[in-house]
Amino acid sequence: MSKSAAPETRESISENTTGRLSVYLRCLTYLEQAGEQTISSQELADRFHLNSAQIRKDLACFGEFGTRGVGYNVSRLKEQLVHTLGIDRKRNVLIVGAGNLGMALADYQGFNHSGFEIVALVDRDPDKVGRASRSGIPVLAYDRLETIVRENAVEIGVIAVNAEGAQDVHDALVGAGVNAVLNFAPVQLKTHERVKVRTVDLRINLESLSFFLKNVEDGTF
Amino acid sequence: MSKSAAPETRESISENTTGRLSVYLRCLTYLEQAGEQTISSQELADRFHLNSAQIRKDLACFGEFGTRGVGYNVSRLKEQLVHTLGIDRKRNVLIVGAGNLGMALADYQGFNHSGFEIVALVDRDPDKVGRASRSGIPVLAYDRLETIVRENAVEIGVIAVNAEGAQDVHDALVGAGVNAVLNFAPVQLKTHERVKVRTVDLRINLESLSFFLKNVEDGTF
DNA sequence: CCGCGCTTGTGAAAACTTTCACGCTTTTCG
DNA sequence: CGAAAAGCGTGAAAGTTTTCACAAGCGCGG
Repeated sequence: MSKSAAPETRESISENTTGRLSVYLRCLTYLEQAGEQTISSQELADRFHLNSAQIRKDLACFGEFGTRGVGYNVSRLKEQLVHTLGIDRKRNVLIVGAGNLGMALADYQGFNHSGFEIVALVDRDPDKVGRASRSGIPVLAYDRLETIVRENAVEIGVIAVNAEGAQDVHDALVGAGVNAVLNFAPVQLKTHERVKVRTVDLRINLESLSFFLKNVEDGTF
Repeated sequence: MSKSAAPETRESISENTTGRLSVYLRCLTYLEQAGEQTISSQELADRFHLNSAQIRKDLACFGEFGTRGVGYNVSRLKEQLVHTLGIDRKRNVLIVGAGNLGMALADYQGFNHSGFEIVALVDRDPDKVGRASRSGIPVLAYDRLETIVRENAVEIGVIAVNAEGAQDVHDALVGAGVNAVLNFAPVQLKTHERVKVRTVDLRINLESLSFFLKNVEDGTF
C-alpha cells in the first residue's frame, strides 16, 4: 500500500492469499492426521470451491513444492506453510478485557494450539483480577499491562473491551511495544505505521447476512 | 430484478463493498449523534484511509444521494444504508452453543442493537439448559431447535460450537429453514445453494498477524 | 526405456477493483 | 450578479486478482 520502497520479491503476498494459506494449512493438518500422503491442487480446490490454478498460484508464492504428476506431499507442504506463516515459533498473546468475550477467547481451542500462547488477560475491574479462565489463564491488573508485555515478550495484543475503551487499550499496547493487534471492538482504530491491526467486527458480518437475506426477499438473487 | 426502483443490477454489489457500507453506516450513526448535518466523501475517506472516489462509487450503487457542492446529508444517507443493508426490519437470531463464546455473543452490545434480536441460545448440555445469559437470553434444549426456529421466525443462525459439531448444527439450522449462518467454528462447511454462510475464523486472523510479524523480523517489510 | 496419463508451474487473458480526472451542480462571497 | 470554490457522479485508466490453457516433469505399465 504505502510502503513501496523494498524490492518486491516475496512480500507482495496479498492478505487474500495469506488467508487462503491459513485455510489450506488447517486442511492439511486434518489430512495429515487422517493419514493422507499426498493431495493435488484439484482435490484441495474441490474442498473450498476454489479454482485449482489459484491454489497452485498461492502455493507457488514461496517456492515449488509440488511434484508433477503426483501432487503435494501433505506433511512437507504443511511444514512449509507453518514456516511461511511464521508460526513455527511460539508467539505470546495478551488479551485485554476479561469479559465474556475475553474469557471465551482465552479458552478457545486452537488459540492455544499451533504456535500461539495466551500469557494472561488483563482487566480494569478489581473484582475480576486474581481470577482465572476455565483453562487456567490468569486475570491480572490492567495497570500492569506494560510490565506483562515486556516480561513475557508479548507480540500480539487482543482488544476485547467495548468500543469506548478500544483506542486507549490500543495505544497502551503499542506503547508497550506490541506490533500486532487483533481488535474485536467496533471502531476504526488510529494506529502507527509499524503496527498491524486486524479488526473482527461481528456487526459487519451480520449486516452482510442481512443484505443477502434482503436480496433473496426482493428476488434479486 | 423485479420490483426495485433502482435501475442498477443490485446483486452485483460485491462483498467488499457491503463491508464498507457497514463501516460507513457505523460512522454515520456516530456523526448523527454528534449532531453533524452533512459529510463529504473526502471527509469519510480521511477517516478510513480510503479514496474519496471509492466512497462515492460505493454510495452510488443504490442511487444518487449526495448534493453536488455540499456532500451527503448524514441522516438521509444513514437511512438509505440501513435500507440497503436490509436492517430496516428486525431479524431474529438463534445462537447454537452456550459455551463462553455463545454467551459472549449473546451479551454483545451491538448484536441486539440495530435490527438484530437474539431470541435464544440452544445447547445439548442439560446443565446449561434453563439458565440465561447475563442480559437475560434463555438457554434452551438443542432438541427444540427446529421448533424455536419456526415459532420465532429465526432468519440467522450462529454456530458457536466446536469444529466437530459444526456441520451437524449447520445442517440442523438449514433443515429448519434458516438461510443465513454465521459460523465461528474453524471448518469449511458444506452448504446449500440457497444458504449464505460467513465464517469468522480467529486462527486465520492470528496467523495473518503472525505472517506480518515474521516479515517484520525478516526485514522484508 | 518408451509412451501415456496425471498434475504442477506459469505466461497470457479475463474479470474485477480502485483510482484518476473532469463535467456539472450547488453554495459562498466580493 | 458573477466568479470562485466545493464536491458529487462517472467514464476511462490503472492496478490487482482470478481463471484459462498448455508446456514440461514425474511415475507406472508394458
